[in-house]
This record gives sequence, structure tokens and C-alpha cells, in this order.
Amino acid sequence: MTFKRLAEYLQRLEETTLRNKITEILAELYKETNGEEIGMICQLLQGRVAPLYEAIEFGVADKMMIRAIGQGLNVEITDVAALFRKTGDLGITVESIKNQPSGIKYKERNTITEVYEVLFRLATSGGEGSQEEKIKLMGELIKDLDPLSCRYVVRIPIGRLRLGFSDMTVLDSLSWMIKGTKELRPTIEKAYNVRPDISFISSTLKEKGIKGLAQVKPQVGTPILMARAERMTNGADIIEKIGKCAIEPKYDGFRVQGHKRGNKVELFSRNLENVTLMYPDIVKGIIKQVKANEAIIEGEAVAFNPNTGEYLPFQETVQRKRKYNIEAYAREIPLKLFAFELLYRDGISYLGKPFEERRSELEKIVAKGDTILVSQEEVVGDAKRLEEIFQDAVSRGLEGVMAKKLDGIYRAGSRDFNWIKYKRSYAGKLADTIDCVVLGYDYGQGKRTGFGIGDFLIGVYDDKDEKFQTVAKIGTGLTDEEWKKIKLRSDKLKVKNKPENYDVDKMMECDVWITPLIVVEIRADEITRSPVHTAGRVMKPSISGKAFDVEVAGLALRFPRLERFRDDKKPMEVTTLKELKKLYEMQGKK
DNA sequence: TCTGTCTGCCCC
DNA sequence: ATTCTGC
DNA sequence: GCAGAATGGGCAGACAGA
Repeated sequence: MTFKRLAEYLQRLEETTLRNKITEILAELYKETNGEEIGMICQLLQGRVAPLYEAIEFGVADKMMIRAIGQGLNVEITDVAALFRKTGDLGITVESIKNQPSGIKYKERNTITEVYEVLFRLATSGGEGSQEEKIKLMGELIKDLDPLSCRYVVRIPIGRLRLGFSDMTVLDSLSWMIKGTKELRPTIEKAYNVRPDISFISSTLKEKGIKGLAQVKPQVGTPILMARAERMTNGADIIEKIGKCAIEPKYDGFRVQGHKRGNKVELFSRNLENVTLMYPDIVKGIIKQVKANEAIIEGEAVAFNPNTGEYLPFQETVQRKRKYNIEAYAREIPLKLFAFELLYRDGISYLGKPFEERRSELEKIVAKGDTILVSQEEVVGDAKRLEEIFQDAVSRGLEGVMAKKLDGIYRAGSRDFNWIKYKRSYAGKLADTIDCVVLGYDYGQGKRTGFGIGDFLIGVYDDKDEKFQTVAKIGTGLTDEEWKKIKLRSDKLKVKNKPENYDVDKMMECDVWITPLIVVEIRADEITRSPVHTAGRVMKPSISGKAFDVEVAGLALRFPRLERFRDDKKPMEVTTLKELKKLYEMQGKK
């Protein structure tokens, strides 16, 4: 099949919003392919050339792609960038440049296989000169392909296909290919969950039918898609939703799935990256403490201070995700793994077993020790007790709690109400919000292109320096109508250059600057120290004297979102730097 | 060798 | 991560 | 309620160029 033919299908799919219709079109597309092509297509639809657990990344995003388009079509990079700002989509950008009459001929006979192979080479190119190599390969593709194919070939590496469907719909469509209905989706999904390789799944289905997936079972060394939690804002709702449930503390670390066979252990991150070499302390802990020949367990890894025993904030924990200096960091900030799931043990899959059974089996196979701790748990039947546990968790400095449905299965890869998270920041306390003023905004991408705005920069006021200093950009919490409204209001306040009394890091520069008159109430989970936001930041000359380094980090908001507009407030009434600093200091002691 | 820019289905 | 929206 | 697509702060690593 030619790539052009695929592109024509993708165009049809992009224009369709009805998911059932999308499912049908995909099935129709598959019918024109062979077993090899369907694998490549499904893989490319994920924006990859290999499954997530293979460490093959494109290493190409917006900036590199702009250069590749410039090189491939012999246009100035600044022109490409300008058109991208306008269109909000690099695919549309390349297509529209290509559609301008140029006299340059392009081939229409490139096969999917040929394109896939170039993308694969691009992804596996590394080392000195590799950026030039990637740009050359991408540029040649763009030069060779027709305009419509260019739209999609450019969107694949940057991971923004924007077709309105993703993995779950692909699984539906594979069912549709075989049966003409979605009835095989659960079977296909079950296989995909434990072997998240869409190329393998789709090729196998095409060549062997649904029977081909019968032997796909959890396997030590192949990561299982991780379950996610839905959110709720109080204990009563949780009890009403799932009844009696198990409550666990929610730690602020990162997910780890540990696979053990004998004395060999492999670790995977939430996005299935193999992180075994990064966390030797957890590997040793599992070998020592997990009493099963084969097991797959899951938990949250959190760093702690070995001298005080205190758990560390996320910003320190995440420093353990590294490739170099691993042993030194492991000594300085060792990890503990709070294990909360058993997914597999000695030939038996626990995925379909109720939570209570997984939990009791987990407790049996994890021996007491220093590194792996079975997560605390209390079974609760009433909202009052749930709130008590929640309050206790919050006062211990934790993020909140997780509630797990007692008879719920492990829903790999999906987010549903078998797991519910209840976080401090959801509990709607006024103390968790601050008032800020809008300083500028950026043009949006994709769906937001039409609004002319995608996010806005906010700041607090430092009455000492008499300057507005930044704390976050806001890209969520507004309805489509509110985006349109704030764009209109902002444009009336537009100024040519950044106002003198704005203190903004280069990283946070906006497309459009406005007079500081719009006041917004912002919710966030916490205040963190920031290298790029300027609230309270102090700089010093760099060693060479040619630049500036951060002497004292600024303050920023973690998970910022709009709570509401505060048209009743004047800009000079927003939170001051002094107040923000006080809030930052207060969150440390609880 | 140092520094800045860019990237990551990054981590959250 | 959070949030909004079409189905 | 699911699935998808907008968007956030901030970390280490990989290159390129000075």
C-alpha cells in the first residue's frame, strides 16, 4: 500500500467525529493491508516505530521539525515558524507550503514500508551529527511525498496526529475488522494490556484471527499497562459510588512495576520505560523481600532522607530517574517502594481477581524489610471514617488517599472507578488558591488555534521591586467559551512590547503581552521552587561572567488551573510576593 | 570544556 | 498532572 | 462515563557550537 493511500484514509478519519464511523473506516483500511502493513500502520498511529517498552524515540519535536521542513522544502526556517504560529499545526504548515506552486515534482509511489523504514532509521540515529542526520532524513521524506502525506508524516514523530482517536478505538476497529462489531474488543484489549505491542496484536489478528491471541498471557519481563484512578472530591461520594472500600495513603513519588524471576528483576515506569538500571536499591529489595519465584508487583517509589527517615518532596525523588551517578544518588537519597498491587505470581495472573485477593496474596509474598513496604490499608464502610483517614494522611504531609473497590479487578491501561483518588487540593479550601494577574498569552495549537489563545502567563506583585513576577502559565480550567472571552478581553489590552515592570524569564516569553488588568483566581496543588519563574527569584553572574545563574530559585505553582475570574478585584489587589512566600513556608509545616 | 537549546507517548 | 468536550 | 486532546512545572540527558 502506498503512504498516499494511507494519508487519504487518515484525512477521512480526521474529518469524522463519530467514533463508530471512525471504527468502521479503520476496519475498511485494514482490509486493504497485509499482515505486515497493518502492524506498521497501527504502530505509526501511536506516533512511534516501536512499542513503548522499546527505548526507541524519535528525538524530533517542534523545533527540529521546523528545521526539517525548511530544509526539505527550501524555505526559511523563520517563515516555517511564522506559519506554524498561525496554523497551530506543523502538519497543516508543511502541507500548505507544499501546495504552493513550486514546479518541484514529488513521487506518489512511496510505500508505507519505505516511509516506515526512513522513520525507523531516523529514530535510531544517535551520537555526533545525528541532529543533522535526522533533519536530512525527515527533509527528504517531506521533499518526496505529496502534500497530504506530508501533513501526516510530519505529525507522526511529534506525536500529534490529532485524528480524534487513539489506542482504544484502534482496538475497537480491530474487532470490527474481524467481526463487523465491537464484541471482540474485551478479548483484544486483554491481550494488549499484557503485551502492549499494537504491531504484534494487529498482525496476529490479521494473520491468525482471534485465536492467535489466546495464548497471550502476562509474562515476566513484558510490562503490563498500568491502571489509573478516577478523581473524587469527598468521602461521601466515594462511599456512594463504590461502597465499602480499601483506603491507602497516596504518596508523591513515581509508579514502578517490578518483574521478578528467580534472582533477576526488571523495573518499568508508568509509561513502560525499562528503568531497571536506575534503581538498584529497588532491584535488590525485590530480590531479597519478594518470596515468589516469579512475580509482578506494583507500587509507588518515594525517596527518603536516610538520616532523618523523612520522605522527600517529588522534586527530589524525581532526581533518581537518571542514567549517570546512579550509585551515589542511591546512597544519598535511597528509595522505598510502597507496594500496593500483585499482578502475577508463579504462572497465575491476578489481573482479573478481586482487589481483596490480590492484596492478601501480596501481603503473603512480601517479607518484612527496609526497601519494599506493603502499603498501609484500612477497609472502610462509612464516609466519616474515610474523611478521618484522609485528614490524617494530609496532616502527615501526603497528597491524599486512594480508595479501591474491594471486588474490583485490575483494569490495566484504563482509568475507572475501581480506583479513586482523593487529593488534598480537590477538597476546595480557599487557602489553596491565589489571585494573580494575566501578563500575556500564547497562540494555541490544534483545537485552540481557532480561539487564538492556548495558555496565558500569570504573575503576582512584588511591592518592594514594584514589579510583576511570574508564577505559572495557565492552560486548563477554562471552557471553550471562556477561552474566547479572555482572548477578546486580552486583545483590547494588547501592548507592543513587554512592559517595563514585568520580570519574566526568557523561557516564559509570550506571543502577546497585555496590560496587567485581568485578575484570575488560580488553584494549584502546591507551591514549588522554580528555576524559571521569577517570583522571589534571585540571579547571580555565571562563572564566566557572560550570563546569569539562579542564586535563589523562584516560586511556582504545581498543577495550576483556573478556578474563576475575579473581575471584582483590581490588579493591585492580587496576591503579593510576600504573601506567596508566606504560603510557601506554611506548607512545609503541618 | 563549558554553555545553551531542545527533547521526553519524561515524571508528576 | 488537570480539565473540558463529543459521543 | 469513556476516550481523546488541549494544556501545566521541572528534572536529566543529548547535542551543537562557542
